[in-house]
Amino acid sequence: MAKRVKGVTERILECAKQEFLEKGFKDASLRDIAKKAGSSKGAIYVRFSDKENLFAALVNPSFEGIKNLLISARQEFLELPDNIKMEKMKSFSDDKVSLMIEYIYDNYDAFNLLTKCASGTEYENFIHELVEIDIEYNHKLFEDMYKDMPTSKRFTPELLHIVSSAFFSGVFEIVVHNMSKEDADHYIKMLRRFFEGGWNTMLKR
Amino acid sequence: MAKRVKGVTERILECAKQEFLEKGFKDASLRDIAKKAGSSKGAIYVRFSDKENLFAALVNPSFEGIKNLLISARQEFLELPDNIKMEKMKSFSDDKVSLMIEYIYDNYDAFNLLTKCASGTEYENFIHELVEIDIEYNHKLFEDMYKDMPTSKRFTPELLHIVSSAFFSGVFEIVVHNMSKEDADHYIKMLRRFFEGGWNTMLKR
Amino acid sequence: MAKRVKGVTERILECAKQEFLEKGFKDASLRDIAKKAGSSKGAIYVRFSDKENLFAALVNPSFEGIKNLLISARQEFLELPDNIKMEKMKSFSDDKVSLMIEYIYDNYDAFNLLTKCASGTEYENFIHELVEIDIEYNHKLFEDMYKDMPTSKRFTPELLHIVSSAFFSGVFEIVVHNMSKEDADHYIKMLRRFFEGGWNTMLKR
Amino acid sequence: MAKRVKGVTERILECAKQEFLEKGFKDASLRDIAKKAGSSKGAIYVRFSDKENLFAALVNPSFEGIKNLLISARQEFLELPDNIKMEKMKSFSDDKVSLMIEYIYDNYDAFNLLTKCASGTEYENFIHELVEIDIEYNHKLFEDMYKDMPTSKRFTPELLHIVSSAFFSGVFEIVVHNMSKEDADHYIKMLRRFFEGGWNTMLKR
DNA sequence: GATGAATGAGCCTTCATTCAT
DNA sequence: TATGAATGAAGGCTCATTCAT
Repeated sequence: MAKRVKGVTERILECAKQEFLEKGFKDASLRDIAKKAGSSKGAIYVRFSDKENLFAALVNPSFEGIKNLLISARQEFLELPDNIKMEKMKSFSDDKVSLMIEYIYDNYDAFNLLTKCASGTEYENFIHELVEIDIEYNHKLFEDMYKDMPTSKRFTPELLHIVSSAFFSGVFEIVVHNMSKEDADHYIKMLRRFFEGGWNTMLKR
Repeated sequence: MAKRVKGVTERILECAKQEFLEKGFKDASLRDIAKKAGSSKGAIYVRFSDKENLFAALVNPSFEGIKNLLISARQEFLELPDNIKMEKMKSFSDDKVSLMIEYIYDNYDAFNLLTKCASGTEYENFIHELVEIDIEYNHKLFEDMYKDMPTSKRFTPELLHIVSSAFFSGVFEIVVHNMSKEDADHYIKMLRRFFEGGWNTMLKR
Repeated sequence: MAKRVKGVTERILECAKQEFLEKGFKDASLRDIAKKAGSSKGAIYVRFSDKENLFAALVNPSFEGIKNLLISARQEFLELPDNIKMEKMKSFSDDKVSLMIEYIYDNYDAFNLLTKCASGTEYENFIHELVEIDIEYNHKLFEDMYKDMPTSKRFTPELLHIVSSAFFSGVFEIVVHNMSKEDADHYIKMLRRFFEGGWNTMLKR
Repeated sequence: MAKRVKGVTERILECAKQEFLEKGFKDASLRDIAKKAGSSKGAIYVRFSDKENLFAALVNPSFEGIKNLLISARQEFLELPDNIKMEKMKSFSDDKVSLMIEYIYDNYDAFNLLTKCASGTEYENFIHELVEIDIEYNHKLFEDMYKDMPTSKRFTPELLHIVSSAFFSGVFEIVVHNMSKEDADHYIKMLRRFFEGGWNTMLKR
């Protein structure tokens, strides 16, 4: 039985990554990827059934990874005893955000692809999915934490959406602008302080 | 004097708008636009010298418009007497942001195109240009207002960039999500309150 | 009654000349010619009914001119009394060739067009027409001069054609290679000496 | 291993040849060639990367062939002992020219393309390359043979160019005029005699 | 499994020419 | 007469995908 030549998949992925980074999804050419990889178009189709799928192979693990990171962070927080939620909030999310930044830098190429080269793919608006997760948990959180308060009109899902969206857009600026890890750490800290202030303002009223 | 047949330009623009909205810049077909417009490819080329130009015709006036709105708002504020800047800040920018939202809804299609369909054009990152204008003025503002304070490391251009970027991304979410004008007004108000809180937090420290 | 604006024809011709020289007939664009001339495509069509005709307008007078020069030179020689033909041959054709060279330099642009830019027009092989005139006269000449000799198989029209063709190709090398008039005079002299030698050789046998 | 369907290349080349012969390079249509060949545009691009290349495939071997024929003939002569050069000159080049004519007729289509249909390709002035080879060798030859004679001003590269050019133009007239091989043999003989006379004249002075 | 030839729709653009104004 | 808008055929070329070998 014919076996897949070892290393071909790796080479294809590597070259595809370069091609997508260079030209974006739409303008990338499978022909060129195969050529650069010293392989053939067929070899690509055997492994990844089409162009979109090839892109997904490069990007999806990291996408799932960051989603899971976000989910487990939020879930974990949700499951804290109510009485220590407030107290832990700051330090807790500091840690979690740091984990995410770490994760982004550990999978930098993938997030570069997601951020700059995904136009035309299902990942085009990948930030939205993070946002949706985020607001879902925010929703749960507020239900939990403030169930006694009069639900102010202000805490609609749409607001949560917008703020989350702004936050994650802010986060991924570190990729868009190719910041060094150190710069990123610094600015994310500031970004978080900024949003913290925002949240405090919102909550106080 | 050969005259352009009346209404053709309008029909081309209208159909181009639809096509671009539907398929995005890259996948839009001039053939199809001409066909839908009941006209010919040549008729497009007489008016707009190429595909990019046709897109620009749909989008550039609104892009310039919002830039000018931003510039004049920021400039006007900058020229207020220092002693009333703080006092007016809130109400002043409420008004100005309202104007921008108004403008966006008055040119909704254009901003839809800019926001969702511009990949592959020079407008791909149109938000960045707004951000750059914004941070330029923030810079001037801080120079003016806080020239006596020790320039904290926090107010680097990069921070300004990130926050501005988050803000404008937030603003254009109203387009990305096809919010009604009323919803938009409401949520922009909240977004602004949120960012206001953020700024206050940053400034206080 | 509407009159042709004065100078338009001249400007069109001048710009057409430049365009044809630059790009050759096929690649020349009437659009561009009209634009450069500050005029319109229609204005071209009124004066010259199509592209080919416009080219002809630039080229035909000189083409006719050189044909006539050739014809009258050959005719004149033919009409010399037989007994002085041989004697005058050399000096006579020296003069005539000089006239042709003169004419070429007086109409240099036209011959440049004919030589390098006429592919795709009826003038593509303009040298052939000169050759045909030439061999027609050679034929008459030989009939006259050598009617008593056994018509050697060698003096077929085809030979005359080939030699004439080689000669005129040689002549127009001065245009192909943008020789200065002085250089041209010198080398045409040599070319003629060369061909003279050739003819003598042929005639002697 | 994907294999090219047998005969497709041949059919494409054959149909391309016909199309180019009929319409010339510029006006030939790859679409039509593919259609006539019962194949697809893509099939052409797999084999020949573009239009120019397709033309070259038809023409280049013969072009290289005749250049090599010329080069080796001239080189061989150059390497003859000086004392028998003069003696052999006539018979020697008779043979070599015959070889070239033979070669031209063995590759008739290619030379037809080169002669009549190459406008717009790099072969447009293919005769010039032959001429350049020729004059290079003439130069060497004269340096060798006449190094004791006063270098007359007459033997400038430009003269050599003109005469060579005239000669080769003469030679390819057999293609331009679709002469039969027999006619060609006969007339080339005469052409050569003619040029021989020319050279003798030049050399004697 | 691997290859890459084959496909043919589709791309943007240019053009000479026609003709209503 | 002059204009230049309108036409629509045609151009070369690229592409993702299919499939015979």
